[in-house]
Amino acid sequence: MTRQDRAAQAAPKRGRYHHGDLRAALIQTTIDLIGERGLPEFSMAEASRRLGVAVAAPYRHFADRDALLAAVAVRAAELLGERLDSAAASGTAAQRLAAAARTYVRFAADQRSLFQALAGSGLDKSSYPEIEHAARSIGLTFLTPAAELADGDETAAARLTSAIVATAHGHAVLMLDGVFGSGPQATETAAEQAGAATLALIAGQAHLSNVAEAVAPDRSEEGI
Amino acid sequence: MTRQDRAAQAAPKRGRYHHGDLRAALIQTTIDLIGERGLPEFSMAEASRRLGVAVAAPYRHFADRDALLAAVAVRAAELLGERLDSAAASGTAAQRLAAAARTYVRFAADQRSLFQALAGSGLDKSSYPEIEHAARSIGLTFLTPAAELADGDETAAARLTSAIVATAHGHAVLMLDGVFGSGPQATETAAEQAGAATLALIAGQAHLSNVAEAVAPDRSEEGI
DNA sequence: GTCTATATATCGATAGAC
DNA sequence: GTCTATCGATATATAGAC
Repeated sequence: MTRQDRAAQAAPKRGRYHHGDLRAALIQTTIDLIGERGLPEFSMAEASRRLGVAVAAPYRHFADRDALLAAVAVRAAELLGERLDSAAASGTAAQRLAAAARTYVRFAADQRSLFQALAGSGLDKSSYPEIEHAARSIGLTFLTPAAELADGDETAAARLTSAIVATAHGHAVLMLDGVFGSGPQATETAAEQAGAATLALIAGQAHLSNVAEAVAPDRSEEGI
Repeated sequence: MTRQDRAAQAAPKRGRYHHGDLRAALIQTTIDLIGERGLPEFSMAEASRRLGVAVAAPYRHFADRDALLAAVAVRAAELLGERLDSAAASGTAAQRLAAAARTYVRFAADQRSLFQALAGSGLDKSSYPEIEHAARSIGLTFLTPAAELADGDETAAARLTSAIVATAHGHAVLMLDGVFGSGPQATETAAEQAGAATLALIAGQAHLSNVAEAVAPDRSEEGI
């Protein structure tokens, strides 16, 4: 036998990875590593090491580091979409929206790595249309109940949707940044507040229509 | 003369930096580099090169890369604070809050590098209390008018403040991510919508109080 | 306070064997 | 599809001269 005795069959050498779906394993390991060290520190080399494959192996499955991160982002969008759909499955339109907002924030806490890959990776989404596509259903989960509340006005429905999504997103991001404190209590505070803010936005929905008027004419002189 | 002829006095060698306030120059150059290449790609080495100093020089002023980024974040918090104060200087409480929300979003667009250093650097703020301190006045700019609207209820004022800040922040972040489109039009759309959403939150303020009730008793069974 | 020089590390990505 | 080997680049950070 050669130096390494082929090293696979008889002695699987501790975590050696030599079979199955390397692509899927890379995605999962990437999620783990982002959780442990943060997205910026994630590297292809470390993922390879952890899986016991050569540093060249991942390049059979992903063109580069960004492509791997994009695959993680797609997975994140899918999972978040599923959770939102479950959360917004029943109740009045307002209840469904509030539940979706709470779920959005909890997802960010629970699946921090996935959420960061989706929202904090700085990937140019126009370069990765798969992400946009996967994210589309997220918007729809909010849009459907919003349309009920907007009384047939599509523009109003779109505005309500994007205000609610932005609000949920803001709560999620600030929570991850520690603004609501730390620990599970912080998550619940942020989630409940996002839900309550959603109800408040719905109640004050009429104010959202003023956006059009404000944006309409040219107003290049506005100063700071 | 030695090999380089001391190289400074007579021939300032193109952008050579040999005087003045290197600390301040580093902060400015960092802002420039973040704008050009993005925060993750920023490096001390490149900042040094651009200033024409040795790579070791910055370490006289900043312990490490994070410390330099923290200094940029402090500058960002100061500048944002000033802008918010100007924007929220007059009008009714609701008008001041809406103006602050719009200004928050515009700042993120206008001063993208600073905003990213403040909000997207992933620096542990508890390690850099200077940032938290500098950020404090941002919260106050929102809190003061919110307190007027909350009719003496401090808890309600705090909730309204944090809902509005989270909403403004969410609009800013999503705008930078391209969700509102691209170009100056996207900024205005996001800013105006953040302002309108602020007014909607104020109008629906009563719903924010339900947070307390919702969080109060143990409710570990909620499912996904 | 800045420079030169360097130690140390790590990474992304590719070529070519098997 | 995976491995070995490696190139080339870049980074952070320190030591010691000036």
